[in-house]
Amino acid sequence: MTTAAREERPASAGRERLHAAALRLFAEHGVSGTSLQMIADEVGVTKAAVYHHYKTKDELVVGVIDPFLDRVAGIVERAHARRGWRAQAEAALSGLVDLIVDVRRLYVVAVTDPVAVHLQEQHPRLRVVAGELRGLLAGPDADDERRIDVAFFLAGLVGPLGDPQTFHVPDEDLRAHLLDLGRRFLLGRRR
Amino acid sequence: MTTAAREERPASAGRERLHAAALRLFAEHGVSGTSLQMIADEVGVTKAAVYHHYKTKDELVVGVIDPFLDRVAGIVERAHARRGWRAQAEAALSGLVDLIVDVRRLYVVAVTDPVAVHLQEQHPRLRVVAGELRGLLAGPDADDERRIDVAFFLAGLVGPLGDPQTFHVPDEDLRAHLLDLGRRFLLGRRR
DNA sequence: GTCTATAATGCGATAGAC
DNA sequence: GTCTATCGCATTATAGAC
Repeated sequence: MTTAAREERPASAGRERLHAAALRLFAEHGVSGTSLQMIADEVGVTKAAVYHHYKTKDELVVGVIDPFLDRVAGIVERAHARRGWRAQAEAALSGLVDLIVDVRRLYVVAVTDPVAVHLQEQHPRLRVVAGELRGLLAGPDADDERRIDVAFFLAGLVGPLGDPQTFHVPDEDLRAHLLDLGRRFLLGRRR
Repeated sequence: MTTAAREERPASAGRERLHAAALRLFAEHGVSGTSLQMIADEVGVTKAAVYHHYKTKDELVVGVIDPFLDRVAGIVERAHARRGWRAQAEAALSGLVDLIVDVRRLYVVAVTDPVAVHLQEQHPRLRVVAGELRGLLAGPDADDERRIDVAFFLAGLVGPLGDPQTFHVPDEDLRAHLLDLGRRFLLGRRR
């Protein structure tokens, strides 16, 4: 299966604006702290209009996060196509850095928000993708310490993304620095 | 002023149980996703009993987080007493690692939860402490890249704490590894 | 300190017109 | 696709008895 995981949604222009508004609010107030009324106001419509796009709030959250996870799945797929764990890890790392710099807030919400995390635990595919990504970065024979390093790295990426102190850094600079940081931290000469 | 910042609360046994229950739920569902009813049920009392301890939900959240911030303030204070930024950074780092391994979930909530973050932004003292800690770790003449590293490090600490994959690691092992990791990453020491 | 009871508000979600 | 209007329910918070 070489095709990208799935593309269920036509992603109409209206839906895109809905996703963007919801994500902005999710990042600032959290998913639980964001009501459908707030989202509707941000878009400039009523709650009922939002419900035309998604039957429940949970489905809206999934709709916001899903495109991100599709891209993560694509990264994992391309990394698996490489040969040797080092080349795989390098591909996973650079793909991941490219992605999160591109979507910034989406990564923060998907990784840290409790509601988003719980929803991902329910959908088995999404859990599998995250597990494979960790496996690619950790390498074939990872022990507890190595797993701590990977968990540390993936969580650390949200720091520069969420912090307003470093939010002004241009995409290119941030991408270059995070990639270098990841190489040193995860791919550097080890034992 | 060498005394610890403040100790307003007598911290009665009842309050301690309230804090522990609230923190457990905050970590799992987020602050917004945790109702006072859930907290009351967890403790085994009614909502009204909770309201006897705190007038509002926000005050309860502050009550849970405040002891943590007092300890961070203490770390900053002791680090400032050292001479030379390297000794200061070392003191701040080791103090911080000790603290977060001790309180684990509290660090995750205080750093990542939107409600907790917003509440800290309102109380100026708490913002100052966090800023000073970052300054201690970043060093005297920090540029954007160095600030990214510090933001990365502080955010990265939540990874091993929140991840169930690495949650079973004993305190001593986790503390030793995070301290070593921090020294390598921020202080540039070889193992 | 804890309880019952309740007020006031906002929430997610639905029905049906346009 | 968007609207108005509404239902049922959970929420924060308060009042007052024990």
